[in-house]
Amino acid sequence: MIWATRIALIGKGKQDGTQSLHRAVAVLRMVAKYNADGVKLSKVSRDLKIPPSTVHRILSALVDEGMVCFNAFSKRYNLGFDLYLLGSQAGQYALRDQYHDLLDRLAQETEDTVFLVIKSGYDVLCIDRVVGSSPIQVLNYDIGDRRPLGVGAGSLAILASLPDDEADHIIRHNERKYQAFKGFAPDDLKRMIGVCRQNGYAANTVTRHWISVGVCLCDQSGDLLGAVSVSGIDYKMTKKRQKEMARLIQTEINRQKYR
Amino acid sequence: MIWATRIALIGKGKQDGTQSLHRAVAVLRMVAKYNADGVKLSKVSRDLKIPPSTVHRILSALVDEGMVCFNAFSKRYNLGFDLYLLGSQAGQYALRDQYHDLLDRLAQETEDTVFLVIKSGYDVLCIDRVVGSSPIQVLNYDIGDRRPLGVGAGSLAILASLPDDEADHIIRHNERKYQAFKGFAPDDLKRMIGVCRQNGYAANTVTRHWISVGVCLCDQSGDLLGAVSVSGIDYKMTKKRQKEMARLIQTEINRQKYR
DNA sequence: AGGAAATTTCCATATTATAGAAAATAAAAT
DNA sequence: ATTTTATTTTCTATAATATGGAAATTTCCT
Repeated sequence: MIWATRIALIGKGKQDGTQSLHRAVAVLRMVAKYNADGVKLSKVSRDLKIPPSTVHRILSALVDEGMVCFNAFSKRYNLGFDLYLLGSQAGQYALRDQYHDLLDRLAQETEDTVFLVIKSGYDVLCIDRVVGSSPIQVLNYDIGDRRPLGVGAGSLAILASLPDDEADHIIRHNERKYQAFKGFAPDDLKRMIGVCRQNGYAANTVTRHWISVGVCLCDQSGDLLGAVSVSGIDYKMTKKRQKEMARLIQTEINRQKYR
Repeated sequence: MIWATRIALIGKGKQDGTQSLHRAVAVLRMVAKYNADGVKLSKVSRDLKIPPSTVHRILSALVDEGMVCFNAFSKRYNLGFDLYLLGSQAGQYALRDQYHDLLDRLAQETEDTVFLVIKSGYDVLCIDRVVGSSPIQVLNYDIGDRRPLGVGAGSLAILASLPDDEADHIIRHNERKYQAFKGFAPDDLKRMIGVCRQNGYAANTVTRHWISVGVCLCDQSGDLLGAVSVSGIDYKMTKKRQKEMARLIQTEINRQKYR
């Protein structure tokens, strides 16, 4: 009987007792996708390939919880008020909206791709990205992606801004994860942190084909909020331009503060 | 066997196949509550009276989905980025943040309680409320509460702003729900709509002990966004003051537009 | 270092989520 | 108007899954 279980486990995706939860989230995402006009039960059922009776049960429960609301007239579902309130409570990501204009301006001025990242545990999380007008763009890093702290310009800027003991602890913890990135071994990182602290900005010149420059973002009292970085194709990113970039980012950050 | 099922159904709360979903939402709300510092699994388990292994499974699934994030260092859970993005997509409630200042100002000026409501199907939904400084306040209506369209000053203002056929349809649909509110029978409502259209604002003078005044909120192109209302104790709300109130609300709405 | 508490994994079991069927309702076609 | 077709909703037997106890592991306090 043990083996029968194991085999079933291999046959169909992991059997970890979370099917209903993943389905509920899938339904929620579907409602979000069509939130502008609302979405019908039948569409959700067809698109997600979940029987109507099951979708009905899930949607009703989500309505109960205020995560979704139901328009009895149009028979359409929309996102609920409680979901909005819940999202609003995730203030750590509000930086995204506060600094989106800054990214827009930087992308326009530099013509390259601009990123906004925040510290999230031992990682950095990309919460916004704006693509510039240059025909060649560096898009290896997307909104929602995570990187171990230190990998990437913004990520390095943050790591370098931390006290030594904390940075060391993080580097030790991430040791294995770094192996997936060429040129980011613990010793490399420690050297890069030193350079970054001297320059006042982080430059990632390790990756092939492109170069990134990152600067930390702090609040009035100097506490770390995140980092802004710009990535461009390597031949454009001379040492001189890297410095200009860092200066430009810093200027825009200061400008944003007095708004 | 059928009866055994029925009895089990009565014994424990409704057995509708949504326990896991409701539990997951409860966990999510708990994480939201302690989002500032993050919350530990053990606390969630204790507070919600769900065994640790179950909470662990739910939290892991929520982390998978990006609804929650886990700090491996502190062992604490916080709200996730995807939840923030999901909430941001519920743009219909963004009015709350856009007009909160307006409510603040109105509450200060009137010293009474100010409400912001939006149309939601056949109902009105209260998405914000600010309490003034007067010692007696009307707090019968809270954030997140629903009322059938027409019941309450803001609610009535919205109903009166709709085309006749739509208003009639809504009134017919809500006929039963109105029975829970004294003085809001269909005929009463139709009369009140007429008065409201003449005055240019809605006044709810039907309820005992307090009176509310409501004005519609529209965007630049004249499309309905919601309504703002003020409720005060009846003896303060003379006919004259009602008119002043309506004027004041309208003034503040116009002011907010040019910001 | 050692003991207590918290977290995480494992898995047999009972409970619950599931989906088919059918009823009720709504929409479309004739 | 009347039928046909599609969609939503209820119901329920059953299978599949969520459950929670137990044990292993890690973390936190003395």
